[in-house]
Amino acid sequence: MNKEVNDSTYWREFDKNPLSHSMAHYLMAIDALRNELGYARSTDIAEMLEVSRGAASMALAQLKKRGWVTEDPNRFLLLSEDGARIASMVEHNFIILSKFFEQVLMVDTETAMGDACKMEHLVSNETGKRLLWLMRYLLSDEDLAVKVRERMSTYKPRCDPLTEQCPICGGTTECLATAEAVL
Amino acid sequence: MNKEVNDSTYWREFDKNPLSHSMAHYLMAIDALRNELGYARSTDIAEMLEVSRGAASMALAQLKKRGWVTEDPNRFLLLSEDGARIASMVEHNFIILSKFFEQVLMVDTETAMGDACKMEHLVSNETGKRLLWLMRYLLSDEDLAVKVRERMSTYKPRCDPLTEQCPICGGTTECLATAEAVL
DNA sequence: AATTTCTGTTATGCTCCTTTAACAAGGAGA
DNA sequence: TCTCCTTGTTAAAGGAGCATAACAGAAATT
Repeated sequence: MNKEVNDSTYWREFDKNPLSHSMAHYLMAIDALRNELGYARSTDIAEMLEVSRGAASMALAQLKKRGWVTEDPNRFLLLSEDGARIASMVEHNFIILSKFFEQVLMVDTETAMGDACKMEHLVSNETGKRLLWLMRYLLSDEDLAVKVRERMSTYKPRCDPLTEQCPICGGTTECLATAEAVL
Repeated sequence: MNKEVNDSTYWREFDKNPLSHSMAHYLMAIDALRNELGYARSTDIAEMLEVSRGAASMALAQLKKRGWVTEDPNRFLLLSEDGARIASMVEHNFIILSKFFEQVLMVDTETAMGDACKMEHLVSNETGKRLLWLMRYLLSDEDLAVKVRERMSTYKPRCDPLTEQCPICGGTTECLATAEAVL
């Protein structure tokens, strides 16, 4: 099961993701504060993210070192061009993912946003843009949109492998959908 | 922008995910080894995941403490019922996600698997099962499958907001798809 | 001007996950 | 039996990210 994944130590790419979850949120907080208040200071970031000022200070130092955050002459925080691009990308990923979960998969809002938030910084650029491309289609083509909505409104948490043909389960002995949550 | 996300400190749910990425892979490695060799020892896990024996030993101690891993009379590693369920769920999430990325979004295999691996343990049970439900439809209904494939084969990395109506971009000033990668 | 408050930085310590290295116990072969 | 190798555990240390607390300097209040 997932042999190739486990064999090539590929699974640790996770930690090597160029952008950590927290760093993404520091960048987005700067963006949000500048849109909201017109400026962003370290303390505002800390308050918005509900972390200590010390934590914010150290995180921002890290982001400055990476060249994603700078300061204006009055020492207010700015996103560099790269920083802004990264923030924007993650924000977009969040929007696209949460809309997909909520409006296509018809997951409840809470879950959709929780899932989107966890994954927003992990989606590759390629996958993110292609998901957007698909979403624009799924939500604009009435015919298709209706079909998909119909499909999702008949959602059954598990299927009967004896009577249904499943192109996903394929070789596996048990229907994937029967995996129950324990967590 | 994502105001509600930043405001409610909701973004830190990420760290509180019941299952860390590494723990998920330790569980899956046990499963894989038992399927492959019929047994799983600490050293085998370490080798498969390419971590030190010390790291594997401590991780497994943690997993035993949580009740997800046990030992048989010969001290070989076993997954508890809960552990097996979790491993199975993450494995399924990987399959579903990578198939979705590769066969629906038509992302290249490498990227699809990389993205899937990063997210496999973060997908909620609800979202995972609904994605499977949608996938079964997208891949089985010929009509729809063809339409979606057609859509994705005309993929353009960016769209022109002046001539195209985008139900996603909505209020944003810039088309989401124009966000360029920096990472 | 003097005092208080706010802002940002730094020191220390915690958790998680990793590493290397030291060590104990068991099994295999000479 | 006596080595030698494998296996598993533990100790020490490091990086990421967080907290708390002490501090310096700036800003605002009195």
